[in-house]
Amino acid sequence: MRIGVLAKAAGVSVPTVRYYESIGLLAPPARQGGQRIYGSQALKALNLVRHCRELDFSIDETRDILASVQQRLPCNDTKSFAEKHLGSIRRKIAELRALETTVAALVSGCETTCCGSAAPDCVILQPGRGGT
Amino acid sequence: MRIGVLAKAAGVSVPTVRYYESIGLLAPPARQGGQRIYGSQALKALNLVRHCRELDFSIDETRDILASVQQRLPCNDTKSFAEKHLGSIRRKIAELRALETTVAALVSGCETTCCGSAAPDCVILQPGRGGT
DNA sequence: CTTGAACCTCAAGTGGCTTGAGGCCGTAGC
DNA sequence: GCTACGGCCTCAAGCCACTTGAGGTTCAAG
Repeated sequence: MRIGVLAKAAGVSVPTVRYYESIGLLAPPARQGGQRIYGSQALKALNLVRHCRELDFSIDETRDILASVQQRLPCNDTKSFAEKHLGSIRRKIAELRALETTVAALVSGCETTCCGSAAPDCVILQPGRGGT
Repeated sequence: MRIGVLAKAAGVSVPTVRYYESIGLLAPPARQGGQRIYGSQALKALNLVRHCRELDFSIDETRDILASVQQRLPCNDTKSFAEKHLGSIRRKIAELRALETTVAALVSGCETTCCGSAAPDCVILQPGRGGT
């Protein structure tokens, strides 16, 4: 199949497929008249890449996961990748929740205290209030 | 004061100050012998920028906030920026929580079902399970 | 044989900086 | 005066994961 068919089947854009090839994430396929021709293995690989990206694994992690799949290693590595990833997702959530609390407090502070006064005096813009 | 003093006082790096100037976020200061010399106004502005960035406002939003401060506009705009921002923080949190649920389910699925089997068959890597 | 879609490569843009190369300025000690 | 050294200067490139654009080639249909 040609690149457009492959891309559509995997739900990614054509330039993205070429990009993945350029960074060595997908193997360069055979060519016919200069155009890339893919087999079903390529679709499987691309589907896996997309799945990893949807789970928000980085390109480097995705590369490692692909390698362990292609070598049919036991899936302990996969699981430990996923666990590490889960940790970073949770850290990110914690950061964002702290930020949410801070910003929400500033907004309600503005509503009760300063709403309508001059911007330089607005509580939202006073330094040192943020829990960051 | 010179750029190093300013940067330290505001808690940002020297290249960051120059970067902010290059994108028009901070006004170009006077020069002595080619070197930038700043007054206390510049420190105030830079502190405000840093505060906005800590609250995770984008550079463009920060620019708008700076402008409204310098024009001493009433702070309703500031508040609506903050409210919009709060909305996007909450959306991001919701996304990440969904992702957390998905990945956590995959990890525990691997533990109970496939742990140790070949990576291509690991439940973590099966497409279509993710709620994304 | 011509149209038009799909393909090709290469380069640059996105955000918010950081890092590096290569060189100038200012001050302190000798 | 002279040298050493830190701090300053500009400009360019790197980071991540793509997207967008320019300009040209190939393929399938009519």
